[in-house]
Amino acid sequence: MAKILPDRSQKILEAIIEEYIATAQPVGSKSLTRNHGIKLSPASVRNVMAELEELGYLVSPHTSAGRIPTEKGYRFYVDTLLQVNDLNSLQKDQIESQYRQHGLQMSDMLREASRTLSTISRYTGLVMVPRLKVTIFRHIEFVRLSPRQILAVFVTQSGLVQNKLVEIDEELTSRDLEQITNYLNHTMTGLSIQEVRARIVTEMTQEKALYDHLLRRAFALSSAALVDESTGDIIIEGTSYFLEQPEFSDLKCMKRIVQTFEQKSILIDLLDRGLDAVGVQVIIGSETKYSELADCSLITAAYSGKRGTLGTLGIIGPNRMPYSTIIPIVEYTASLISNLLDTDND
Amino acid sequence: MAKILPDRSQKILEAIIEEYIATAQPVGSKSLTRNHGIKLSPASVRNVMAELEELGYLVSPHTSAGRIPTEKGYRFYVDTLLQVNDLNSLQKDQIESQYRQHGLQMSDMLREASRTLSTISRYTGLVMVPRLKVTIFRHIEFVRLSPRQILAVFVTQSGLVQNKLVEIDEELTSRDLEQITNYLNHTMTGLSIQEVRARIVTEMTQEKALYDHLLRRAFALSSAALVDESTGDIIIEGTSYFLEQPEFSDLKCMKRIVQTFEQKSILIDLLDRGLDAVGVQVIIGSETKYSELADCSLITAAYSGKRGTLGTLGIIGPNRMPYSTIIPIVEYTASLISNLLDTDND
DNA sequence: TTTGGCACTCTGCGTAAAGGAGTGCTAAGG
DNA sequence: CCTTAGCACTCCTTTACGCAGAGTGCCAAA
Repeated sequence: MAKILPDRSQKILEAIIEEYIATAQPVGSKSLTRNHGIKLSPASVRNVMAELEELGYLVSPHTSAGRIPTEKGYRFYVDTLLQVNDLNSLQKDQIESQYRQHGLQMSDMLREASRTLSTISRYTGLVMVPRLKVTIFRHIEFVRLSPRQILAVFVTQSGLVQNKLVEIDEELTSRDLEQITNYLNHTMTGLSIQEVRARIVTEMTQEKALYDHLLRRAFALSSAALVDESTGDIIIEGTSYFLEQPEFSDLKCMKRIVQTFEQKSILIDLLDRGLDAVGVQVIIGSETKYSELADCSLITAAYSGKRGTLGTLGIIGPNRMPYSTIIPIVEYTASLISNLLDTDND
Repeated sequence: MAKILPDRSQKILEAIIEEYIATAQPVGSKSLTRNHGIKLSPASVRNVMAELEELGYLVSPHTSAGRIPTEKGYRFYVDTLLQVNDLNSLQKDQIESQYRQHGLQMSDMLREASRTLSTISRYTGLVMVPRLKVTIFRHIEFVRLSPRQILAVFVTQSGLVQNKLVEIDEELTSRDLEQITNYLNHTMTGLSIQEVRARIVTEMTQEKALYDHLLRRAFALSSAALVDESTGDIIIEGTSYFLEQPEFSDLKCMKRIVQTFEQKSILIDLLDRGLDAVGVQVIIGSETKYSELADCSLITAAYSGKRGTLGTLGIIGPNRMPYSTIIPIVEYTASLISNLLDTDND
């Protein structure tokens, strides 16, 4: 499959892709020889280009235009040609400084991450909020809003506050609630939500629970409160950067993309894919499997807390993206967030 | 100032504005006489149009185009010509049905309101989240994230959860925190945050507090937790509808507007203006005082809970908006939300 | 006061022509 | 055998021009 290209062809392909990334214009043989230190005549370059087109790495929009990379071209570029430069300390500092504010809690931090990704890259920043099930139980509180409605407020180890409205069949007194709260906070702190749920299930079947009415209701309430029925949430920042990409100057197509963003579900799915991966993931165009995003690429990386992966973050932009500069930005941001979550509260 | 126009001129102005709202095209004298039941010759209409232009209600983009309304024209239309049709029960039901889901807590409801405003109107929906200071104290909880960091989680009467990270100078034990929490929850429930703050200030100066170390710290912590330093927050839905407005087909100008949305602060300011007003407010173009929004209009209304105004909601779109259909939508949504907040939890 | 008529203006659109960038092919050269 | 210069060809883009259409302003007549 991944047939190795002759060295020269690779060099030319690389030059074409980088030129196209920089200019958004089809790249011709002449301009290549001028600007990219290629010591060949335009005619030779043309031969190679024809060959690369044959192999599917390039296309020309019409007979007498230059070439532009195909998805396969970008994929090859990302997989084998690209060498990512590390960030210099100035850039690192620029990113890091955004998190140095005081009183930044986790939700602020995630929003800040999305915003920083966006402003630094000049593309659209994406940060997935950790799913309930991967977070670690720190504290739960039940607030009775009406006799049958209880608001469960739940704080994770890293300081993320989530809440859920639970409807109950049978009224609970303030005293009952207090006891349930105390019980949960004393037995469950430090466990992951998955563990908490497992614990609840086993305890529910144990003798004690069968006879203790209150305990039974405690379990019912808390398992209802900890069901993760949400489809996930993401923080999107910098949609406006899309509007400056020449490839989306068509309003029709632009609108489809912005709508996709607003809907969120597709982006959630795409970020989900990066959850189990290590390092930076690149999803190019149709690899997203969504026709709405056929001209968009994502660069994502997972971030983690003390106890494993919490979520993913990244940026989305047109296929024609400066991968070499974006990838380290995403990578560094993910590791930074991971560090902050690891060391923050212990 | 508001010189009364002759009846006939008003009719023609109204027809022009409505035609322009419908078509986004400059309106000519001929097409007016054709479609709007105006029993005059084009020539007479032209005379009136020239007069209206003289008075500043209309402009023509160039010599041989039709006329389009100026801001002054829209303002006159909204203030004196416009008659808002009430919603029929079908439309009301369509809006109402969005809130009939179970397990909808306040934050979901506000998001839903923004989304519904947007989809029904086909413009961009805006909902301001109630400021901390206007909400009513229901429950507070302090979760210690690290020795010096305390996450204050705060539930309002209507079930809105807000939280804030407080840095403290002196460590507090779990027991201390528990006592403080109990104290606050017992004495403050049902008061507005402003009242709570006032109460804290007076009690702090009273004898008891001077000698009780814990109490003093309780006050310090809770007043820090209840300071409303946030600039407010709004929920924006349906930005993509902007992309289908012909007046914003220029990407440059489009981008400025979307950026303004992302920044939020300007929209917050504009929604703030409607806080003390009764009924529906219309802000047209430069009345916003922001050049970025010179071609945008807002239609807003305040919503309230049991104890007075909580926030505002509305929609934003181009100046050329079908005010007669949007105004009742905003009005009805605001009253619906107010009702839901009034009767929901008592 | 209203209206028909008329000359005028400006936009928008389609066609045509010129210019330019790039290609593919061929044949000569190292 | 690979490389390169030359050349004809293609197709897009820009510019120019003319023309139709819509609308205006003004004047004179009803």
